[in-house]
Amino acid sequence: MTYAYDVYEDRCPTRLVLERLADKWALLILDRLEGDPVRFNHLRRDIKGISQKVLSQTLKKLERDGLISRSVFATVPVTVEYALTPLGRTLADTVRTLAHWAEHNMDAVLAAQATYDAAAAA
Amino acid sequence: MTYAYDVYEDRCPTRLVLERLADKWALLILDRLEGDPVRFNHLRRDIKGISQKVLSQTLKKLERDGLISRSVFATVPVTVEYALTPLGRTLADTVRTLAHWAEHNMDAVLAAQATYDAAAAA
DNA sequence: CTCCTGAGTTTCCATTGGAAACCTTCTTTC
DNA sequence: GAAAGAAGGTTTCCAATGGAAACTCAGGAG
Repeated sequence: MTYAYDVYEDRCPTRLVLERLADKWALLILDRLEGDPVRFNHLRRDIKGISQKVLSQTLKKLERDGLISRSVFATVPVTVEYALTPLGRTLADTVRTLAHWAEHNMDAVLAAQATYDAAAAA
Repeated sequence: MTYAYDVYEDRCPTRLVLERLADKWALLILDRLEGDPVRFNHLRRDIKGISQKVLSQTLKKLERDGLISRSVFATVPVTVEYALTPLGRTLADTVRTLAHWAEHNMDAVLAAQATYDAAAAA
C-alpha cells in the first residue's frame, strides 16, 4: 500500500507534522505524558530547562495536531491537565525509543566525538 | 538496569544528542541513508527543500556524533559518499517510523486541526 | 573562452528560541 | 489588610538559528 503523502516532498503537509515531532521539547513532552495526565507546572518542573513560553507554545501545537488533549478543572487555582490522545499514543513507543536512545548510546557518541575532534585538530 | 544519563536533566550530555536527532533534516537524512551510500548532491535532490548550507552542517554534526560516515573518492570532480555507521543503523527503525508516521496519519492530523480551528474561531 | 558538475562556504535577512518579567484569580500567612 | 504564593499562562527583548541565493574551486566538455 502506498500513501498519497511523501515526507521527502517540499510542500507536502507531512513536512509540517514532521517538524512538529522533530523537536526536542515536543519529544520530551510526549514521552513524559505516557502514563497519567500531567499538569502544566508539573511538566515544567520535570522537563528541566524548558521555558514557560516554549512549553505553552509546544503544548498548543501538539493539541492542535490531535496528539495531546487539554482538560481544565474548575479548582482554585484552576488546574489544567494534559494527556496523550489515542492518536498520540500510537507514537509512544517510537518517541520513547528516540528520546532515550541517547541515554543508552551516550558513551559511543562521546567516543565518536573525541575521535572526530582529534582528527580535526591534527 | 539504570543509566547514568537522564534526558530530562538540563546539562545532561544526552540533551545535545537529542537535539541532534530532534531535527527534521537530520531525521530525513538518516532515513534516506538506509540502504546504499548516497552522494551529497543526491541527498540534496532527494530531500526537497534542504539548502546546501544546512545539509552540509547537518551531515557534519551527524558524522561527528558517529552516526554517519563520510568517504571521499578521488574522482573528477571529487565524489563524496555518506552512509550510516553501525551506530547509526541502530536508529534506523525508529527514525523510519517517526519520519513516516505523518504519512500514515496525515488525515487524522488534518481532521484534528480542522476541529481545533473551528472551536477556536467559535 | 565559456559553461557545467560536485561539493561545499559565505553572506544576508527573517524567523525562532531562551531568559526574565508580568498578569490574573483565589487563598493563606503575618 | 498587606504581602506572598500557587496555577497557568502572556509579553518583551535579545541572541542564535534557518533559509535563499551567490560565490568558490577544480577539472572536463563544447
